[in-house]
Amino acid sequence: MYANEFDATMQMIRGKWKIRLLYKLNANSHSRFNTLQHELNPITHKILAEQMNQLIDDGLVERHDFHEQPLHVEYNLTKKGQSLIPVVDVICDWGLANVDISELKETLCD
Amino acid sequence: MYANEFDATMQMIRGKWKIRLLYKLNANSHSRFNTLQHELNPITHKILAEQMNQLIDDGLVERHDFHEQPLHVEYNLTKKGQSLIPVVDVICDWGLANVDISELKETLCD
DNA sequence: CTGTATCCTGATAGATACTG
DNA sequence: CAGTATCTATCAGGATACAG
Repeated sequence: MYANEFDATMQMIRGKWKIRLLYKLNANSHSRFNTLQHELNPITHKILAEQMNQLIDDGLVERHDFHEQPLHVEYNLTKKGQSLIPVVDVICDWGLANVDISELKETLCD
Repeated sequence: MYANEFDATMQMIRGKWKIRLLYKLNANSHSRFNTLQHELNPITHKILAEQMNQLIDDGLVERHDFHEQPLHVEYNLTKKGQSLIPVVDVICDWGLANVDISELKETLCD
């Protein structure tokens, strides 16, 4: 149960690494766990799994297990997850327009 | 120093009551402290002051002290604060379109 | 009426170790 | 390669009291 529609959306994107995760998954489909962990350095193994599970629970990401040895699992955005990207873009655009770049460690949207 | 432009924007709107505050201030200019506290029931006195100060520090809200007795202070959105409203609307719209209404205690946008 | 200070609690994230 | 479990650190939110 969420307080309202804004809160519901915020819950899904709030995590410290979730937006970078969503952008990575949007840019590269069929992403794998280890690849993502290296790309999102210095994210912790446990935190990546945790935030990924939340994205899956929220229906933004789907997990595909190939049942191979060695283990092979891929992650992709769902339609719902894809529909969230433009929303995130709007937030980023406002940030770029209203925050001093020197206050940012890095930029997400180029 | 923010991690990136998304994080910078999120920091400004993340607070539990900030969006309701922004919407109230957008709907009613010249809002006063006690009025807002009653409208945002059951927000705590301290929390309202805290979140309001953050909005002021971030340049989204301006404080106008009339230097009267009894005390008279009014709050308004700045231009920057007004420019954030459409961004918040986008987030709410996505929420309304993608979250089951029965999962929401209330809706912000009617 | 409009604030600030203290103390407490729950959620989030990180370090680290363990599992199939 | 892809996870889970435990423990700890930090911080946002809230209850309450005090102040100009």
